[in-house]
Amino acid sequence: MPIALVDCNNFYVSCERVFNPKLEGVPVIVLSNNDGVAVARSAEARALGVNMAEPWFKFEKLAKKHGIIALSSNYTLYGDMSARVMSILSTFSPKQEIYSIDECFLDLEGFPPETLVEYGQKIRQTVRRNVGIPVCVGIADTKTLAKLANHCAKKGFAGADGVCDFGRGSEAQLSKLFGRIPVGDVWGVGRKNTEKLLTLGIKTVEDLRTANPERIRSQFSIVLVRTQQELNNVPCIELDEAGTPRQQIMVSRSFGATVTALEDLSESVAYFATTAAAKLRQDGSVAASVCVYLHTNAFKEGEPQYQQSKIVPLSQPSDDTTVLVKAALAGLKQIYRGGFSYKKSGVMLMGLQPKGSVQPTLFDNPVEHAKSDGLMHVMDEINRKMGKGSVGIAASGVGHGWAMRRDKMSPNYTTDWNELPEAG
DNA sequence: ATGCTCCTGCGAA
DNA sequence: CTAACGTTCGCAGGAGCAT
Repeated sequence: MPIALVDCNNFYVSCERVFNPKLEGVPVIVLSNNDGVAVARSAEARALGVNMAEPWFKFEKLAKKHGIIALSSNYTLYGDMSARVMSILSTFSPKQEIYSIDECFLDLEGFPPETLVEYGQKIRQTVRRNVGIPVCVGIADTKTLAKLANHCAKKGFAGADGVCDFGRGSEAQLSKLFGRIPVGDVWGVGRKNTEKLLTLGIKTVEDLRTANPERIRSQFSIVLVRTQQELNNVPCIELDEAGTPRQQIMVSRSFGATVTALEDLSESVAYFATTAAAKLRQDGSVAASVCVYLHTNAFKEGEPQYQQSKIVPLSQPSDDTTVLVKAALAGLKQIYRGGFSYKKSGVMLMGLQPKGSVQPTLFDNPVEHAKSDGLMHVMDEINRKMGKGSVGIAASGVGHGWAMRRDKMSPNYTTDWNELPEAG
């Protein structure tokens, strides 16, 4: 029952390189929203010592010194490139689980075992040729092992050239290999668990694989026991094809500058609620309640801190932007306190259910419903055709003084004609 | 005891 | 010149509450 995990190399950097060949062979990093921290690094940047999630201001000097090119993240571009990659990958298996923006699992059940490495190479070549993105392929009998095989493919372990199939290795070879991999590299073993495992003398993948399961269960959780079983070739985590609908939708941002006025916060919250509502309708769901929260800058230790959240239940589940914005603003008004410098706010839609499953109440007015659905549909269509943010509701404002910093943006090469660079 | 909801912590990308 | 530290999602498990 082999499974492949296909993962794009330095995905955001690779996307930028497809459209700007000057970025090839030089150190490049992509920064998070607000140009806060590094979220993708080219191999060259990694070699210079730039760490993942490292704040930009901490390595800006190093970047200057070595000519590291830093770019703001361009999620419109990455989302579009991801869709192209996933579409190609879907042709390589009847069953695909899109796990994140840059990786997916493919079910390789029934493929001749001795041909899988070759098949992996074909996958790599096809994606590279058709979209320009380099990928690596890990193959094994469980998702956790496929992730680990991918890790080995990326690092070139065991002579891997972008593809690693654990099914080709003997028990003894795998034991030896696992003995060299730190336990923290395993999918599902994070920082906290790594620290704790180390104190128990469990340092490598092999240590975890062969540890006493009862000990793992009592010291940790059922989750880590499942991880351990998967390392022993026992599948515990199913391939999730359908993409089960989300249970909550969150939209939040740090502000480019701090904000104090309720009016400005209201604009941001209305904007986030509008974005969240569009996602909700995209999913074909309705929300039962809206949670709004705000936060001062926790990193500024000298300043007065305040954070608060408020859940606003709706009289009935809804996907109507005006209803959701109204609820979010009502919640914000209740938790807002003057005299603080706010750095972040957010809107969460909770209690999501499929739209069709909701029972209309006695007080429900079908005519009002149809009117609202029509308006929301028109809004979504215009924003789809003209670009996100073309139409919203007045409460979102137009100035966006709270908008995030993105000083180093590359153009939207694939989704906006107006941003194509001049030829020559 | 049992079953809920709410909240926090953790992990992942 | 200074100040500057991401976002979105699911799951487990404990607390608190009601039955």
